[in-house]
Amino acid sequence: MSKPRSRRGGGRPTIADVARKAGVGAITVSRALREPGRVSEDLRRQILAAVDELGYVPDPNARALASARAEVFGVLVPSLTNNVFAEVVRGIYDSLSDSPFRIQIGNTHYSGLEEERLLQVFGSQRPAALIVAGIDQTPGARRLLENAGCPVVQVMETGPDPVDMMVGFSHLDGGRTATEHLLQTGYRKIGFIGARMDPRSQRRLAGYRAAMEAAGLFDPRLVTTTPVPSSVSLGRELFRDALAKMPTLDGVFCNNDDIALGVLFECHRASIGVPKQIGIVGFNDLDMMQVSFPSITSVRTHRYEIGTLSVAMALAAIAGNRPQQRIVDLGFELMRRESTAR
Amino acid sequence: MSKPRSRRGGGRPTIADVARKAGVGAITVSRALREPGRVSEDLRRQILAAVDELGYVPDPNARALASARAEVFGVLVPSLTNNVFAEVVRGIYDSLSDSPFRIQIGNTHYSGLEEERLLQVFGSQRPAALIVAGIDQTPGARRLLENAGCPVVQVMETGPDPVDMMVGFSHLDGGRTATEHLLQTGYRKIGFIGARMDPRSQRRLAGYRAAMEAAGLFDPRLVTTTPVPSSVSLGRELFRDALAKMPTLDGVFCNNDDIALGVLFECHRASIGVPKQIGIVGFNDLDMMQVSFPSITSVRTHRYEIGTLSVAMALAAIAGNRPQQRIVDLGFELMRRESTAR
DNA sequence: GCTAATCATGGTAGCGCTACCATTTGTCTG
DNA sequence: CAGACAAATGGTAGCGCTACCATGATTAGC
Repeated sequence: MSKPRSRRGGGRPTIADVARKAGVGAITVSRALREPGRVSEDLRRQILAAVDELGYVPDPNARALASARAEVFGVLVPSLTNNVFAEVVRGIYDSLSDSPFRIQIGNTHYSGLEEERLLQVFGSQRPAALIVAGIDQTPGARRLLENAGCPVVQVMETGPDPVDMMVGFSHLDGGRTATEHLLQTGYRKIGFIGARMDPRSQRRLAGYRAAMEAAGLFDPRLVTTTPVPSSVSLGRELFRDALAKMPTLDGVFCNNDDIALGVLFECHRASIGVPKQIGIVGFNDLDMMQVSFPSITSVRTHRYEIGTLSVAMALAAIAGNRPQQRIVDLGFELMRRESTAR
Repeated sequence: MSKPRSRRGGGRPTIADVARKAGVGAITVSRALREPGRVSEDLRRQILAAVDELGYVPDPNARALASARAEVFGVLVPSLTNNVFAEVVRGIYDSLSDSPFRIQIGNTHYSGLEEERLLQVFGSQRPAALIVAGIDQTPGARRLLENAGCPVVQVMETGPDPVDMMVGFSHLDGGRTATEHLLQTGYRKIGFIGARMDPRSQRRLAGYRAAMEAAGLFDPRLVTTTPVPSSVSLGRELFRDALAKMPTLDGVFCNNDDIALGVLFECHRASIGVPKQIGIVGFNDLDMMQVSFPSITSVRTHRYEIGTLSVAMALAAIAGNRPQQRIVDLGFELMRRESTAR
């Protein structure tokens, strides 16, 4: 009784099965599903009924092969656990959840080589768009992006020379603004504490340095950094190092909020008054910054929006209308709180 | 001069180009890349040289279509920003980074319906394996998993009835252990504070309740929960609610570490002594728990290992040797710290 | 009223790869 | 040394879908 199935394939219904059941050509089924406007009302109804009855689901692999284009967004981030990128990725997911696009995330581990390798892998499937964190691609990675044959959005930062499109903000300005705030509040011996000094951290440091030099207060001994990945406990340790090096420290600009929280805890532990003896500023403005005691001043960045906007721009480009503005600076906002309120 | 390229396709080299250049059949190239052992040393060298020279990269879509199997791991998690799942996902990525497998993550937003939809999407590409968080799939989702035709690993929890394999631990035991620790330390009016009460949170609550009932101390007014997503600031708010409801509270078991941190901050703010007046226990043991002041007792869970082990089990199953032990309980560890040291 | 443009549909021929089934050669057994 | 068997290689025929190019039917234009 069972009709003979082809030897390969899992026996799932194919577009030909649907076409047969609906009494139309396979190509019409294909069109009914992808460009409903090009198929007459009548046939469309019949076809959708057949699709439903058979439980037909198009095979994305066959589709990608035939059309030389996979319905996949490739996303490259340097870390999955860093809340900053997690928020960007969340924005990307939320913006794509009602679209046919699937998402493939690559974790570069802050390595240019790994980024190139992943770009190669991603490129081989002809993705619909690529979203990559950062603007400091290796020459090889940049070439891969330029030849990807799809919209590319660089996110997290803005810069002068986009591969295609960019959504981010200026980390240098962010670092400078944070430092200037400490200076304006009256702090003088302001340290910089940073872990995992990736290019964006470097630019925040550059912003700090610019502000300190403008005030005639820069001293290299005020800077404490490490390549080790950032964490709250590391923030505590680095702060102790900084204090040992420079006991008269009266403020710190922390490269991120984890570090800032570690500093705050160490202040509690060592009975150092915040904001009286030490002012603390963080970066990113995670939720906990406003809850801590004292609450911590931080530079709010629009991470989720970076994700959603990058998708919107990529989708527009896919649809054929590239946004006029290819570089979008979403800015940042200094959130003044108790940790610098003296 | 230019040899005519086929009208479709991006003009990238194909397996036929490599075969021609190496002077062998296409199928031999295919084998040289996938099962090197089955091709003679000589040919293999020639083929790899041709691959290199042409810059050939296999098309994963064509491969998936021809072999009815995509080299993709589908991963389903309820949240991308929750550090707990981020760690699991990181373990998955690290274990798969040297393999040919790509990863596709789906975000279910804690919704069974969304989980079913994503399972449908993932299933349509015939993934090599599926890793899903949780054991409380809807009947529809469960059916999709059973018919996926690939290894399936349910992670985060263990339970009696796996679809295929399981890696996790008992949240009920975790909740009970945390609560018993508070009881043994002498706390009596112990509250439970939890946000986003997903099935795992419910079971931690059940563990709390079991311990409290065993001690004859359970009182429903000690329990404060909300379906709202968890955050540090929410922890603070819920703790205030809990105190308002039950001013004599002398301990809290927090459903996770964010909540615990919020509670700690509120204690600082309201000058409530920790651990003297209130004992605090968190869940998951994020890095910051050991750094906070006072440091916070928490139940350490092995999230990264859940990720790596789930991949190892899936890979073994793909290779044909399913692990004997299909359910692996990775347990947890109570980390006693200052917040309960009285 | 006749040609030209538009619309709705279908047939054919791949997309780039691998499963399946030869074929050839070399090696082992009795 | 014949027959059996394994190892190395290749040819063919799809996998399930869509791009491209017809085809016939309708409408528009002058």
